[in-house]
Amino acid sequence: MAEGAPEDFRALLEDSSVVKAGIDLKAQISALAGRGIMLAGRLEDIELMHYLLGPERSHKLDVLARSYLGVELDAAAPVGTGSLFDDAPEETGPDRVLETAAMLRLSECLLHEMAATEGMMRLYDEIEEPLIAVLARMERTGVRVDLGSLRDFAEGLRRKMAGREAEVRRLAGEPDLNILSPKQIGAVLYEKLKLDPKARKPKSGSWPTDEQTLSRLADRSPIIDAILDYRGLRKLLSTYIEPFADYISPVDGRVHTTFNQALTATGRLSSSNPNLQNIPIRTEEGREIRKAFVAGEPGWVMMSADYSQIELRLMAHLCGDAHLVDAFRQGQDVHAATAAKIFHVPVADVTADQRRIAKTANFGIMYGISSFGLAERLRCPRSEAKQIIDDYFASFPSIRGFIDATVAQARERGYVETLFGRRRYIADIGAGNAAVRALAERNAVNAPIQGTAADIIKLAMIAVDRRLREGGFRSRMVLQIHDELLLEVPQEEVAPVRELLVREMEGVISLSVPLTVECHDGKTWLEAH
DNA sequence: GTATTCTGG
DNA sequence: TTCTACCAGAATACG
Repeated sequence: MAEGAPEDFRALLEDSSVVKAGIDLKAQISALAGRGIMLAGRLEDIELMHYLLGPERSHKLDVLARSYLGVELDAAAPVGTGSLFDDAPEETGPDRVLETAAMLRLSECLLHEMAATEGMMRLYDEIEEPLIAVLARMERTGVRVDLGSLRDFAEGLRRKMAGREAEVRRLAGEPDLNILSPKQIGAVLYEKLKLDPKARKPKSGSWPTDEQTLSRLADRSPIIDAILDYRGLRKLLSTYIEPFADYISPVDGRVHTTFNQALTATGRLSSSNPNLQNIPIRTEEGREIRKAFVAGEPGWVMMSADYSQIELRLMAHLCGDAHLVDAFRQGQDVHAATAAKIFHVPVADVTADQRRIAKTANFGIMYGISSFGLAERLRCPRSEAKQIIDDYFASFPSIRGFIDATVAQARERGYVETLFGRRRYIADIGAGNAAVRALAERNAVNAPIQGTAADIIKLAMIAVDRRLREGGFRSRMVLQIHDELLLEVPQEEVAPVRELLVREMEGVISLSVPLTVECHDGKTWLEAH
């Protein structure tokens, strides 16, 4: 829409009493802001509205026009209809006039459908619509990535990689081995070195060389660790270092991701070009990458605020299990408390290993665990895993109740919902194929938990953004990573902004368990987290 | 274009 | 009996 928008439209665009309808209005906000035009007024984003009505369906204009209006947008696009604003009509291409008319009618249709669907209008008005402008600001703000420190780090990385590569070739006895080829690696590990004599070549013809499979063979040959090491280092280089130079804006020297607000099945955001929601943290080398994320101005710091165990707290709230709820209320180590229950020992006697098992079980439960899956992750016999799961459900009977009720709801209504009414439709819940149905059941159990967490942090972002602006702070939000908000903050605002963040994030909703937020600051994202 | 392999929550 | 934990994105190999 905005392409070539003349100044004549400024008054209309900035008139807050004029409703704006369209698709991906966040992009329009940014495009107009770049020309000094501040888009105002209620936003009716048909992509977002349709996303709430059915998050896993297509939200593309031509698909919606066909299904809601019976109009074929691409069918008979005549030549030269031009756009609303372009001076020079294109020879070919989409009919912008028809598209615009379709968007206006679609907006009406979708508003009607939302009004007829319990909870949708509130979700749109109180979460998705106000979030549009917040995300637009975050995208335009961007985050500073210090390319120099990334390059310094890359040098040492390349040396380490060369060493690992030589080691792999030597251990394989193959001087020309392409370490990047899963095919060649598979042949060496399974056919030449016979590291897993029991393994049989799968029908697909390719031996499994994924991290999980390989790490099981690690005690058979040092070549395994060398391969995994090499892969990890290469990942850092090829995904988080080499491409970043091209993402740094020549205008402000910062990296501007795109937040996708209408993509995931559960209501989470995603981030792309580049994805700043999967910057490494788990390994020593990976953490070096986070050190490059720094505040953009001297005297400013990075500040990170994250919800502590939000999904587990939500599970406790949703199932109402007294023990789990109490553990959170009393501020206990909930994994240790879980271990105490399922292993029938006092909390003080819980071993590190028992805690690790309980932690894995806690996460597994939220994802719809099976004894096979738990056995895989704990590297224990299935019988042991089954015993742990049985003990878990015996200790927390209301969790079993929650799971059964959620699956039943999916079967009866065809969808499950978050605390705020966001829906995920579970099409395969009645599938004949047991595997397909089992996946649908796991989706049904997980969606209310993951989705409610997504709703909560979205509300927090809206509240934090409003408070920062109302309070005249210079601090700004730069990233959201599912349960964490990252800001850059002038030194003198550190204390008040920390208080603001904790108050607004913890105060989004009152549950049967406390929502707690941990907040840290430092020169880099690594220090702040 | 799809599959594999990695990164994060 | 069957398959095997949820949600994502990017780079690369391979057919």
